[in-house]
Amino acid sequence: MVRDGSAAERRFEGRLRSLRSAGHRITAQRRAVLRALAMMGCACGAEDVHARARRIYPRLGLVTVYRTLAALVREGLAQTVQLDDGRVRYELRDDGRHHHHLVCLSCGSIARLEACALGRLQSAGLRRGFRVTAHRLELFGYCQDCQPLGGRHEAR
Amino acid sequence: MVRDGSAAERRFEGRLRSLRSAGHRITAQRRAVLRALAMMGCACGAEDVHARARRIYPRLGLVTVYRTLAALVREGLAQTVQLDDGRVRYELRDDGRHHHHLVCLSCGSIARLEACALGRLQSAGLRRGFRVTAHRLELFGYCQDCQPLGGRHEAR
DNA sequence: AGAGATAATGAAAATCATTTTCATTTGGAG
DNA sequence: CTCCAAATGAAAATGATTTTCATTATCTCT
Repeated sequence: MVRDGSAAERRFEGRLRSLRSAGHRITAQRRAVLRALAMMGCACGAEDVHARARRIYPRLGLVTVYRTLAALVREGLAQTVQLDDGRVRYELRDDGRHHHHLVCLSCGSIARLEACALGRLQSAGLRRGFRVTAHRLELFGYCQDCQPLGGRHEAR
Repeated sequence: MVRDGSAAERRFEGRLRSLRSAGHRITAQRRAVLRALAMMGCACGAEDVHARARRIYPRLGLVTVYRTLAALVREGLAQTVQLDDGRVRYELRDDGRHHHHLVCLSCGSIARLEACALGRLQSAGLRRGFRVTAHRLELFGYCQDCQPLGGRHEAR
């Protein structure tokens, strides 16, 4: 975790630097939130980040987590993911590597999907005079482990 | 509005029939919500539906709107749309005609995009052992009227 | 290194969308 | 026409997120 030469550590320091140069102060709380976010694989809610980050900085308040996450998003270091439960999830952006999510309707797991074939849709938008600058795609279904279960699924 | 032969009116009656045959009772409140939803072009929140439906049935409570919208979604007559503000939007499904949304970051307008080129992504999901049964896609950018304005946009 | 300005923090309270509770009303099967 | 379960509305509850405000701590300037 505190290995100084690792790529992860370099990325961590880089994010701190970005925050600082954006005019934010570097506090123990923000370090904890950033580390927690880096540790958890995929998108998770503020409550989860809080629980994880508390293991690093126990006095950390949930409010600070919300504020830090908002700052990270504002500075482009993190992004939000919206699923169907009314709760916002957060994840760090790995140097702009664009990806989508595979959400299992059975077990709730969230996997990354690196492929992105949206060029066609973006030009479809352009054709109607709409300039697409960003998009958000979530795929719902059943993961490998939950395949046999099947279950109810709505087409969206 | 009360033209009996129109296609819209036939669709309206059909939806009432669907609700009834799903075991729901047809009340003046539900008629009002359904009509309101049919009138407003695209996805809008419960509060908006309430305001519109109140013009038809003034005593209508917001709680009933929420319950009716939930029932419509449960029966597959309506669907939800999630944008970035923490508010759920609803829209009727026109006979399963699949579409996505073009959300203008400047004026907030929401337009439909009928094209859907997601077959490639769905199979990408399958390759990883994930069976995709539904998806949700929202495109963000600037509509025709807001083009010159530009503005800040994050890549997602 | 020390001082000071000011941003960040935490606890509690506020907010906002949505859901639940419960007593009352009403649709529609019989 | 009767009756009962389903639907309604008002108020209260909930749950996630935000704001307020007094206190603490970072970082800039010496």
